[in-house]
Amino acid sequence: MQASWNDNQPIYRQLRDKVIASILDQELKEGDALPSVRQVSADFQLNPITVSKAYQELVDEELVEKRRGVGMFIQSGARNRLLTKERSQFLEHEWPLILERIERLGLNVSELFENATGKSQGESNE
Amino acid sequence: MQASWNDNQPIYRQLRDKVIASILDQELKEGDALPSVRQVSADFQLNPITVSKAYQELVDEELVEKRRGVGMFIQSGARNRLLTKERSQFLEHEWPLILERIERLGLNVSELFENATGKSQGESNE
Amino acid sequence: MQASWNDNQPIYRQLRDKVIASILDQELKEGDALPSVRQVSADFQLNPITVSKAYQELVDEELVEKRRGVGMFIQSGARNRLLTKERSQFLEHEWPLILERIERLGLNVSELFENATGKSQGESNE
Amino acid sequence: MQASWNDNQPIYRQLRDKVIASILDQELKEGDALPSVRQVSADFQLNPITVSKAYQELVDEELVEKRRGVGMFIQSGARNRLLTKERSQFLEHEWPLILERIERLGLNVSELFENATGKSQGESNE
DNA sequence: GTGGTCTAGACCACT
DNA sequence: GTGGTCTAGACCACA
Repeated sequence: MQASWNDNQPIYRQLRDKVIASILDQELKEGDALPSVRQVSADFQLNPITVSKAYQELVDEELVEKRRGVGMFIQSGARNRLLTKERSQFLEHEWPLILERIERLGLNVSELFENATGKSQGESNE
Repeated sequence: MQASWNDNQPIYRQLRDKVIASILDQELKEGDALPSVRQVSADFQLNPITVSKAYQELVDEELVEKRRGVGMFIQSGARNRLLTKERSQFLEHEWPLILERIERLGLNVSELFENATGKSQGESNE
Repeated sequence: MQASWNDNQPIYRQLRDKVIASILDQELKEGDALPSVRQVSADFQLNPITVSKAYQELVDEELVEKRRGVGMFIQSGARNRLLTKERSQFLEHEWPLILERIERLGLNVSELFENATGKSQGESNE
Repeated sequence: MQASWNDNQPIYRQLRDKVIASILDQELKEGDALPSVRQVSADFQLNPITVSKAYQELVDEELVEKRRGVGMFIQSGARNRLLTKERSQFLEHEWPLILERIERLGLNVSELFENATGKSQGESNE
């Protein structure tokens, strides 16, 4: 479990994104506890405030709930809400930009996708 | 020619990206002069320093050359170098992440594929 | 600690050169923090942006690393990389020109040599 | 006869330096005419104003004299005045900095000079 | 606390 | 005309 932070984005956001990915991948299921701030800050050598900030964002997005004195837990319905929101975000805002970029680079969309389907219909691409 | 700046990235970087897109799209050809710092700063209501910073990045990336007292010009070979660099950047680093994201969101690859090819093999997607 | 800026070169570059000299002289060791931008800008009565620009150059040269929200630090290996690079720069590009200049001025190589060795093999020439 | 301009110094100054080197090397002797501004500007693809500026500096330094309608000529005594001035400039200001740099880089002055004397006592080092 | 960005306006050097 | 540098001062994001 080692971290490699990207310089283009704030660490707290990258942390948030990790949690979100875990929810989508069902590594973290609804009702599960998040690892404690102190735990994460030790594991990743981060300032606890940074971790808190990531967690607070998840609370604000209503994906996680804080139970005082106990910890932070994935809210029920979190995954579905996430899926809905992120899918529309992707389709409406990200995908068009990706297509534009592909075309600008003179790449062949079909080929990219053939490799893609080959890959993702197999096992897993991670 | 109006500006619409995104708040997530510094303006000078967005400006740089615009020039790069223009090179790729061949709106700016090799040997062409870039619009002068003053021109751009007037057009977009920006501080000249902000524009300078964008241009300086392009010089550092060897896409643009400065002719002292004269102006800035697209270097010869700039487009090819850009294409090579950006394509490998895209294929090696961006596309895998995009596929991961698509899969994580449980999106239908075939549908995206059809829209994509329908769109980009047709006329234009702008 | 007082400044005396030379007019032939931009201040930010002279500042950069100072830091580099400090690294070579081991006044700044690897892992050490650079004095903060604000600190330097107060000490030398400079605009913070000017200082930033000097520091940014050092980051670009991979001599210094930025830890976000914390400060700037001498990278490990910085001194060795510097020595290697500067030595070859000196031997290949500067020294030949110096010799050419000495000869053109009809100066006596042996005399320079004696002064030089007398000076630098003795104590210190500062 | 092709030019390769250094980016650190203004072109007009590099041009001036070339003339000075030619005087010291006695390629241009006292009384000789300098090549015309128009000639130089064509040869080196320079703006005539740039060439003029270089020549004007030489006039200001009393190394060259302008004869209206005729051209520019190396002044008598130019080489001696140059030698005196440049030698003291070198010994007082440049050489100490060079020694400092050599020492900072941990280079061996004697060795540098052995190669040097070996070289310059032979034919020519150009 | 750290560094990053931008503005407004001035002045300079180069061609 | 071109770009480069600097100041003064403000505001922001990050840890």
